[in-house]
Amino acid sequence: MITQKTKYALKSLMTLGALEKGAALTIEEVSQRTGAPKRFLEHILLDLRKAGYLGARRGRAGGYFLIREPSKVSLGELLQQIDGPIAPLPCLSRRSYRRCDDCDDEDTCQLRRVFGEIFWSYLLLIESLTLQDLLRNPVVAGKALGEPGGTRNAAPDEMAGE
Amino acid sequence: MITQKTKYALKSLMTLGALEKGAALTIEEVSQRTGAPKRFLEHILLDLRKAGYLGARRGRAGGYFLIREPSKVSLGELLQQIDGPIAPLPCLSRRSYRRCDDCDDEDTCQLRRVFGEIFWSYLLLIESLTLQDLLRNPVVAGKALGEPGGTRNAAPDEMAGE
DNA sequence: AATAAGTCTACCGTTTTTATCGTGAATTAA
DNA sequence: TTAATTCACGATAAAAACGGTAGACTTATT
Repeated sequence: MITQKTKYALKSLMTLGALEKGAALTIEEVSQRTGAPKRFLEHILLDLRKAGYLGARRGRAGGYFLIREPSKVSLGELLQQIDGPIAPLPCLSRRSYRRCDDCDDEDTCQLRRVFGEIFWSYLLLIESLTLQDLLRNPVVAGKALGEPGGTRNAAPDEMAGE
Repeated sequence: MITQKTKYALKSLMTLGALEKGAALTIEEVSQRTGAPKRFLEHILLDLRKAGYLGARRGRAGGYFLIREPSKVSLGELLQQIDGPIAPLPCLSRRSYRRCDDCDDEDTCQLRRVFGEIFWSYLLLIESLTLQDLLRNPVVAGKALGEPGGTRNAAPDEMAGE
């Protein structure tokens, strides 16, 4: 599960990213459009500014605005900026590598090996997706034309699902 | 990050899965071999038994033993059995679907769409991996022969990494 | 019986999450 | 220069999740 904070952050970035160039929104406005509690959102937007995604102006006509190009902001980068390390095991994290307390030998650790593979393809995917992808209107081919089925976005039936 | 509980559970399953047929280990023994605190492990093994992975015998010479075939137990199944829902958003979970509180329209929700895609390939992967894969000795081709490099299992350099 | 196991129900301390509040600092309009 | 507006920042707090402990009980074997 992604955290509520991540959800608010992404929604905010999407909201600000959809603005015309030069425009800004106050915390209050972002709060209204995203549904995030204003006082909570303060911290989130502040973090995003400090992380270099947003710019801020104070005083009248102030507010936040996106300063990085959406197509250059990977989802992976965002997720770990917002919520910290995303590796399934501390020993698989580069930025914040930590040996597992109980691990005798990383090279033969099966958990590390298997979750390493999983993490690897996960990273590959989220690094390839960008804020742009979150902004882009989906081309809901089938749906728009009233065809049955629409786009695939549910888990396959043969899976336990979840 | 996978939880400590998951780690203990998987290690226990691996430990029990490596036993010869008919053999069993007491909680105490599993505790020693996995490093999991005994009293904590109690709960974990009990859960795994109730979930149908393990069998248990009481009294002298009792203990736990694996009753499902490792190759038939998918990692995805395990993870959600141990830690509950694994979907990034409640609205993407089949088993425990819940509408997002703040969502107006699931069909046009960009977060749902993008994370749905991510989840999709994640599921595909972890459903294809099994307990067998955790048991199998890795064929560390390079390493065993003393070649440099060994197997790839770190994130690519061009990624922010994490 | 006695002993050796698993079973079950509580409980507990710490950390993380999700906020809220008060106050200060910058900017701008009047 | 004063008031209004807006972001900045640290403190605090409630609730949930996480990791673990404890005690009493049941079942099985010797």
